[in-house]
Amino acid sequence: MPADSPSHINPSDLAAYRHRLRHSVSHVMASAVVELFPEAKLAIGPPTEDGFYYDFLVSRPFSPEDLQAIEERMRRDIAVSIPFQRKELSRVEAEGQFAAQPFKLELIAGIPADEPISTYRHGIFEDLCEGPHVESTADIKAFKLLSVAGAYWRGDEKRPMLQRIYGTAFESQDALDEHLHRLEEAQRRDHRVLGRELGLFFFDPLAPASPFFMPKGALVYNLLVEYMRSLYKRYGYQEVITPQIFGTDLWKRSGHYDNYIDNMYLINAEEREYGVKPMNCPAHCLMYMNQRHSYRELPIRYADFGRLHRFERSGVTHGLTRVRSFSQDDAHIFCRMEQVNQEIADVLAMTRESFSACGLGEPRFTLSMRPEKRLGTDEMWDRAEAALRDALLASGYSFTEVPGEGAFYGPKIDMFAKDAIGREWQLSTIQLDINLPERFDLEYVAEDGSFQRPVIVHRAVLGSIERFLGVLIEHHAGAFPVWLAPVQAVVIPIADRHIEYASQVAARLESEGVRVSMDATNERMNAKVRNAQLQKIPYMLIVGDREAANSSVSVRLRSGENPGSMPLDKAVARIKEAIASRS
RNA sequence: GCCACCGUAGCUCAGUGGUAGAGCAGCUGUUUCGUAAACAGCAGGUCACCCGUUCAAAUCGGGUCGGUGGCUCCA
Repeated sequence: MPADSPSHINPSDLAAYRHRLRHSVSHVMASAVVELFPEAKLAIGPPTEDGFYYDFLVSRPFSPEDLQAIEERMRRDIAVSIPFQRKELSRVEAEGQFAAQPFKLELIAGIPADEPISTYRHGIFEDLCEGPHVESTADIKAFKLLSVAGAYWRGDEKRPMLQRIYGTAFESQDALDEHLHRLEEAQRRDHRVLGRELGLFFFDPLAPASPFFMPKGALVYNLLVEYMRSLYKRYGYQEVITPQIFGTDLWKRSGHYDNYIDNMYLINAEEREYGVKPMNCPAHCLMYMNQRHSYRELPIRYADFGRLHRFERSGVTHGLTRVRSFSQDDAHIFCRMEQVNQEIADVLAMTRESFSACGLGEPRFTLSMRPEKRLGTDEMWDRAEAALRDALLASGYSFTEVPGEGAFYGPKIDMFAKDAIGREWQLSTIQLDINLPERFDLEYVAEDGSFQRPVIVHRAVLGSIERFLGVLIEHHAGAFPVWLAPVQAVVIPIADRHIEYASQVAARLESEGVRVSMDATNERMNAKVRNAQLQKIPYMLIVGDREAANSSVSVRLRSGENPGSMPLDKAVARIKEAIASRS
């Protein structure tokens, strides 16, 4: 038995082992494909975070039946022990061996002269490969082919579309089953399904990729907006309202006409061209320009929940997370460069506060640094990057610096939140901008009476409210924190004779500011409980003869937990406490 | 936009050339019940849309729209 066989792998090496294992399975798969489709041209087949894939150029796309046949062929290979053998060869040998494989030839051409060219062979199948692999096909204990998808060669949409087969493999059947279970779990949390089941939102083909928020969805949406407004008050933001549609001269001046036109909706009226705003920044620049500003006024923080429209190519939209019509908790901070550090620090504090209120964990940040092509002097970039870095360091958040990934107009911070099942979502973004102030010739009057150029910090904490809501739904599997739940409590009378008392209970809760409903339908109590569970209502207050007699309610939580009967006053206090603590 | 797949009742889905189905939801009635589905009846569809093949199309072919999974994109 090989030293690193699964039965005694050190957990810290597990990731490396899986990497090797999946890479090996992708070879076994390629071998099966070549056997079944001799004309197939092989591209690449790397392991990924959760599995592996291999890209092929074939005369016809793979069908689900093909996948099954490939999988069966693979099982024959792993039923016996076929060793993986490494071989090094010269460039000339490699080119000769892969003469019929154009993609491999391209890969060979890309290998630097001083690096070895190696192949791995198992059985009669030999593939250009750096390795490493497991010892033999017998080490493959558990794998599954998952799906077929189109993928461009080298990720370039101008190059051929290949057929990609995705699969995954684990060191044991148990681990594979657990992974497949996680995939099902993700499906169970799909916000598009929950959105319909919970009556939050829907889509209609007449407005593709544009959500309709139903009363409950709009309620949650507005709760998020109201929450941000409450933070704005504390953090010194001023909310503004700006137009939806602007003459294209504005977009020419802002640079959107040259750089973003493909994503904009254009309108012609009275021989003039207009563009629907995809972003708020140019409007905020106009607002800033409308008055002369003193250094004493800075920073000026304009917040705007304005609706934005971006034309997204069909095929890229997805539920609430990628839409064509949305709004952000957007703001633009006009300030002096030396104020940037403090502003970023405040935005990060706001991020921490709001994420915790929404039940999300500690996010991870990236700091994108100056790119090759950029505006401004090195000195400005030094100061800008230092300001962002210092603020991140002071925040205590973990972050990684990404060289060259900044925007041409300034460095930026992106935030990634992890949801309950470990997926990361990009939400907040903070971008420093030295370009727009230039384009709009923004200025303020300094202490000495001279005119100086401010910088702009673009920032959104939740990001798009739509997207944030979608992530929240998946994170909580629809069971919102109590303060965000559209219905916080439902009163369930056991029989019709309890409706009167139930109404009193509901009225009391309502007067205490709790969003409450009463289920007076002609159903058995069990069915009412079930419906409330399915709606993920945090508190079920069941009332029957006993409760009516002594002014109490029997409390059931959506977790299934059953605290039982308690005086109404106590239940009210408990619910109000949960709301106030945003737990 | 590209590749593949999909579109039948509000939802989930069956129906492969010959009279459009089920469960849930809805409505009506009966039942008045103690922590996740009472019972019965009724109603509900231009089978996404357009064009074609056929004596006959939900079913076969072409196109359009929309969706799903990927790829590319997301200054």
